[in-house]
Amino acid sequence: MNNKKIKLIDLAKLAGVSTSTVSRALNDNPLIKQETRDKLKRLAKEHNFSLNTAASRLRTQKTNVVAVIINLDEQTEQSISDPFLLKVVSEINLALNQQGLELLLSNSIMAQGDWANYFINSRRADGIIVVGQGKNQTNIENAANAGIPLVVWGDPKTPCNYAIVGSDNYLGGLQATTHLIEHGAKNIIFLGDPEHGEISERHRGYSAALATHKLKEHVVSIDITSSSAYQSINQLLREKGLYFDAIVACSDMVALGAMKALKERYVSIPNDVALVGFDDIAMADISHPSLSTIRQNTQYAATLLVQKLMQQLAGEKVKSQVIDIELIPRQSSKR
Amino acid sequence: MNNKKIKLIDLAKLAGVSTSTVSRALNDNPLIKQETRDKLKRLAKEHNFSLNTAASRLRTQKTNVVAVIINLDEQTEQSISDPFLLKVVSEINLALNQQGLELLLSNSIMAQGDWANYFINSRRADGIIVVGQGKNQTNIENAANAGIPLVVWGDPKTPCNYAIVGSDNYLGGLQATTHLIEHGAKNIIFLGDPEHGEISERHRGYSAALATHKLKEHVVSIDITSSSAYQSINQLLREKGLYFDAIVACSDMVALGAMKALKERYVSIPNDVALVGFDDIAMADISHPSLSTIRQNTQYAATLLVQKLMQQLAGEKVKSQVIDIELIPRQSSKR
DNA sequence: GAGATAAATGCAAACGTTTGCAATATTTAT
DNA sequence: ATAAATATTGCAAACGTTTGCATTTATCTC
Repeated sequence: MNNKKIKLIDLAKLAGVSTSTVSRALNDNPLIKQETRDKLKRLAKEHNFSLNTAASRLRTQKTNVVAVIINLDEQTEQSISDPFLLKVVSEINLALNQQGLELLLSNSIMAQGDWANYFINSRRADGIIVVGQGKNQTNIENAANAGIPLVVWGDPKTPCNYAIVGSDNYLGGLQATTHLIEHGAKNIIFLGDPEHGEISERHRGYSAALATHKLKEHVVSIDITSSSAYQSINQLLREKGLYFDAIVACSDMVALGAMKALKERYVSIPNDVALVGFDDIAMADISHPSLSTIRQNTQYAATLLVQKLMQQLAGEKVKSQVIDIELIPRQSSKR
Repeated sequence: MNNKKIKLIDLAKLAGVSTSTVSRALNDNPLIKQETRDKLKRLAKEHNFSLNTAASRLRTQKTNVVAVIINLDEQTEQSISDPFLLKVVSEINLALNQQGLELLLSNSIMAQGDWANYFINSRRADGIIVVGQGKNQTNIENAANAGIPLVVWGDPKTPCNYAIVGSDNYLGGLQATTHLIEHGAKNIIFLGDPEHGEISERHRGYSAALATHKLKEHVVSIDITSSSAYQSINQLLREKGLYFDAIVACSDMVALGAMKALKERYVSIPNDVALVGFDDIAMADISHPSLSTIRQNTQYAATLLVQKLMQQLAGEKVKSQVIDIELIPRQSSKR
């Protein structure tokens, strides 16, 4: 096992050329003769050479790193372990790696507020992908105003001065609700917090569908967690009885929490209460009855986020983009 | 908005001192008078100064970054979106941040094989945390042999020359199985692949429990995914009928997949078939009936992983460590 | 109050790349 | 064969910190 880390200059000496030549050769610079390039690359491989990224980054002012910030509300209990968010992150990871970029993962502990400074000025990363808008967008706005490359996963219809990629939440809410109405639902609960970025759009879609069919709204505002869904549905059944026949949940986890409460009280799904979730996490298909839901195309979203970020890195302006959603009808809404 | 990035030397000029003084002041070096330190720190904050980490890393040869590698088998379908693995990663993220370390997330696309070179020699990170042993440990071994700081989340009883932190899988398998036996189970299926690192220990525990009670083994070897669990239980019921009265699943996702197959065929849980999973992911509590399981203390594991890595960074030798598991009895095993 | 010790600061080199420009080698045109 | 053009390589400065050592300033001792 070699004890010493080999450097560019060592390779140069071995090959009898200058460091400039080695550097250019390894970067496939056409200034260098093809033959020399090949020889040097082979030599580098033989000696297990790898560039010192610190030096390289210092010199080039580029890192090839993207910071991904999981941006949760302070107030909510929505955990950093939320399966959907983590799925998005892992898709982003894949998309970044395919472009030769690396992913620096952050929650909000570090970089209290001043993202532009913490990540970009410090040369930790070239750009930022924010996952989730949170209730308060000032952090994002500040970073965007500082002119740094930044894209956000969230509700793309939010008016703002940065680019947001996200599902058509309005249409999702609309389709989910319409689907339930078409299957005979009359009293449909919207389960989720209409104040919250993406969810408020879903709620608007819900409202629109109800209005079209002249039905009444029933909003139950809860934290976006399965346990608060479970608790609130439990409480509802206890205090008000079964006054509803369907639920539009703001996420699959919320839907599953509601489902548990219903099943425990022997409310039949979908016959007594039909359900539609949002996200299409793995559990939606595995639950029994399986959960109808609005699928978000996270894979496409991730590639889009990365693509837009790279465009910004190249100096282009980019705009928000809406991604199609898809209603996945399963057992929980079939009657 | 300032257009120019401010540097150490700019601060120095503003304060009328040398860069050495500013550098030391910001690093709280006692060589510098307390008063000067305070003044310079205030100045730095005022001007939104942040160190250029590239330069700093180049000079100090330290990055304060830890690479986390999600190490899945190539062969398996166990997805990178596996909720349990992602939970572990997010706990590690938290633990690292609490120590002022940052997390570079990697799957196996980058750094094909040669981790020591790709992450450490290139100064991308100071150390590595590997999540999951995978079926093939040569990657890990090579990295460990190269003498780089490295810890692994896996089965701590595996004999090896690196430190592994993980649950007491043997005891977990034993307790899960014993628990089912105590509740009257006679024909208990082990659902999982006994070849796979951590799972083989769980299987050993299962075998031991059965042996104690003179019961027969029924191993159903499957991929560690809910869908393959669903399929294989379905197939089993179709072809062989209900020849078992309990299942020890190698993970919660697997257990939930099995549960779905059972429920669809109106097999009562826990009366006809009792179930115990492994991990205690959020869904275990939310499923109906709720899933009894062996809880892995991921939070403690994460802090331990980080702690052991830091000890290695400080030059100490560290050893593998077993973490206690806990049986969480829920509805799926109560009769 | 002078000399000696301690406290605080500054100087300048180094970390390992990349890159503009100068220099050399090679090819082409005449 | 020679001059001009082109292809290839090398020189040396720069990126922004940190840190051993030298230097200055403040404090103490008698």
